[in-house]
Amino acid sequence: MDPRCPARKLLDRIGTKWTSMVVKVLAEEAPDELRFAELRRRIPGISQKMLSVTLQSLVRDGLVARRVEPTVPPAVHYRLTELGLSLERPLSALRVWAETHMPEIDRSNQLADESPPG
Amino acid sequence: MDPRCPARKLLDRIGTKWTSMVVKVLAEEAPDELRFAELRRRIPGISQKMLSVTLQSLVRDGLVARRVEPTVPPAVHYRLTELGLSLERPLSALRVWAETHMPEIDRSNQLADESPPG
DNA sequence: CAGTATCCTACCCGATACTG
DNA sequence: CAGTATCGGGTAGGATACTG
Repeated sequence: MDPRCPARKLLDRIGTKWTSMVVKVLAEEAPDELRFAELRRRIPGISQKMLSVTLQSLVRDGLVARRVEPTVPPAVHYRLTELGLSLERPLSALRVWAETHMPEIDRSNQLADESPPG
Repeated sequence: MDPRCPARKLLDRIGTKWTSMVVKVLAEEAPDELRFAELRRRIPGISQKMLSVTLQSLVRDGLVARRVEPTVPPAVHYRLTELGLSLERPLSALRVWAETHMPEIDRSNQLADESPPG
């Protein structure tokens, strides 16, 4: 709807529920790889389906690389690409901000809950 | 669902369709204020309703301050708070990344559209 | 001018079951 | 092991009309 704003497009992607978490977990392990089940274990609460669609979208965007070992059963490995790694930098800055300032945001919301009804 | 991850919570907020755009426009004007209609003019495509709910959520989070001049008709002014300004820093880093790298992401998607069906 | 109120649709995401 | 298929609830967000 505003194709001229790259930031909007980017947030459409990394703003989905699990994407930033998947990138974070892969970044912590980078440049090593993680298998599907390992990722799942490290992301509490994610379903098989959501991990699958999230990874597909990241692969499609070129942020994550997928490597299949043609064994049986198959072993599939995921890692951040160079592009994914470069995204991790500004993303981790945002994480630091969140860890520092979310308490303030929470407090602001509590104030809003208490005062305006009265 | 994962209340322990502040980054998730933050992205839930700034990941909504118009939030980052509103913050950006307010940041460009900071420390000056903008009125409701001025904001609307500077954000092509946003509806009155979505600007309203987006601003309410930002005010509630303590990222934006709202000031009403009790004239008739009323004049309402918005500006970023200190907290909002501090968020603008990592956010603008993400914008720079987006402007630099969205073309790569787009190209990656085009490749995905062309090759895998064939 | 700066909002609400209402209706409506698309789609995100979770739960569950099935497969090579 | 690493997925896909299907169903359904909740909600983000657009269109439109109304108000102090």
